[in-house]
Amino acid sequence: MTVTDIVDELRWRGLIALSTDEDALRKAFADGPVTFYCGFDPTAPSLHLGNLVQILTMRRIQQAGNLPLGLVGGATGLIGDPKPTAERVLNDPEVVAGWVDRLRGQISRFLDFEGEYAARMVNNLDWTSGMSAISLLRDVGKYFRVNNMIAKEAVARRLNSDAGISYTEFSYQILQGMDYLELNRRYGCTLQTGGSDQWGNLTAGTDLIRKAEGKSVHALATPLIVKADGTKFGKTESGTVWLDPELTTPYAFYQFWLNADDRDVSNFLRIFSFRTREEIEELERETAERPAARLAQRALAEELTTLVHGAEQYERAVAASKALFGQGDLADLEPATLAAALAEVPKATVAELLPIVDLLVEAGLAPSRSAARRTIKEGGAYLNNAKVTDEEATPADSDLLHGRWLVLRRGKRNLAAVELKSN
RNA sequence: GGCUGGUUGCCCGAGUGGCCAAAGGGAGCAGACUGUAAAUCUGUCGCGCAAGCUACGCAGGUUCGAACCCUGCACCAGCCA
Repeated sequence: MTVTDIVDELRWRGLIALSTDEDALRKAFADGPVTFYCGFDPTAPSLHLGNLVQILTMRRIQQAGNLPLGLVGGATGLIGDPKPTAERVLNDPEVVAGWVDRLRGQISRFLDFEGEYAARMVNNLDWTSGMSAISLLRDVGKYFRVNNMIAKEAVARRLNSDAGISYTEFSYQILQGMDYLELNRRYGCTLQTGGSDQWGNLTAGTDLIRKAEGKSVHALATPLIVKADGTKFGKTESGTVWLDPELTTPYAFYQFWLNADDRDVSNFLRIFSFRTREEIEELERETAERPAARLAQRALAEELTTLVHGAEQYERAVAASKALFGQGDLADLEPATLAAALAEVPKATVAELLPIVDLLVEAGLAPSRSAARRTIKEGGAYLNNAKVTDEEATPADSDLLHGRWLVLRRGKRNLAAVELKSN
């Protein structure tokens, strides 16, 4: 990839929803390495798939020969970016500090800290914690016009809502604007990227730099990812897909991509994959011809699971998926293979063999015993891949795989393991 | 602070004394069809094997009987100050 085509590349991938002067940005890229930044606020112990779009966009821009600054919002995380619907609950400073450390580690994995275009991690608490209220109001506040501030969509929506907005959250754009100014002064940063919902905050920074420094800098916003079925991207039935393997297992992460809707998979490839345009177009063509083969889903699942969790975890996820969804008899699996596969799915430990109804509840596959019975009645419950027909059934010792495991399934793809622990 | 209207199951929403575990829609779940996809169709959708229990903002009351009537409280919205 040459230095000059990164804007075209991002466009083709559908990663540019909004930008400041695009021609000027092209020229900046052409003229040499651009120092750019993208910020992540610590609002949870881990980043999620939505954040991954931003991280990977940074990675692309770095690979095109530019210098990334990964910003973790140690300060902005204490204030809270205004959500459209309601005021945020403030988190304790110690909690936020802990999350800052975790996010820094997560982001770092996707950037290159060596060589000519080495990345750097920064924390906006570094330049705000020592700042006085007077300095904030005199040195920075003078550059912000309230008329403009209340016109920003995030603020305007809240002003027009019953929830209203606190002065705390109203001030958020000032802090984010200051970040850009500070990074411009310290490192010559001239581009900020972010999600399109951040557009107001991105322009707060470009406006501030224009006024304070007399310089024109750039901002680039990626679009909100929309799925064909209208549901929010990055969520499954069990909730948000996190990048932290403790919060979302690599197996679940792999399954998320494997289960992508045919209609979405092309967009996902463009947004998330680092394959070349030719490779992606080939995959799109093959998927259109033979959707049943799900080549694109497999390719996506492989690439992203490997990128986020490593090759070893990817292999495990594949092996587990094959074992659990395979046609073969589960009893034929090697104990090690079975144990590894079952480690990827929810597990319940029991001291004795309970009726299937209870096991379904214990394993989290049914919310209540009534629901579990219903599932059996409907023919949706499986024990070791065999349909359960008797509501009152209790597994026998002979059903135990390798003397201690049972594999329960509800519907086509909800699996759980039950381990018998006899004392 | 005052007045008015409202608060029903995951969400929306009907229900104004027994026929209400509560219409209808959406979401969810399962089945059929498939490809661990989508669409479609079918079933299901408080807890309980059942008897029954718990539920219509909260607490009391009236009544043989209350989601429905009365009282108080809380919260939400609109209008007025």
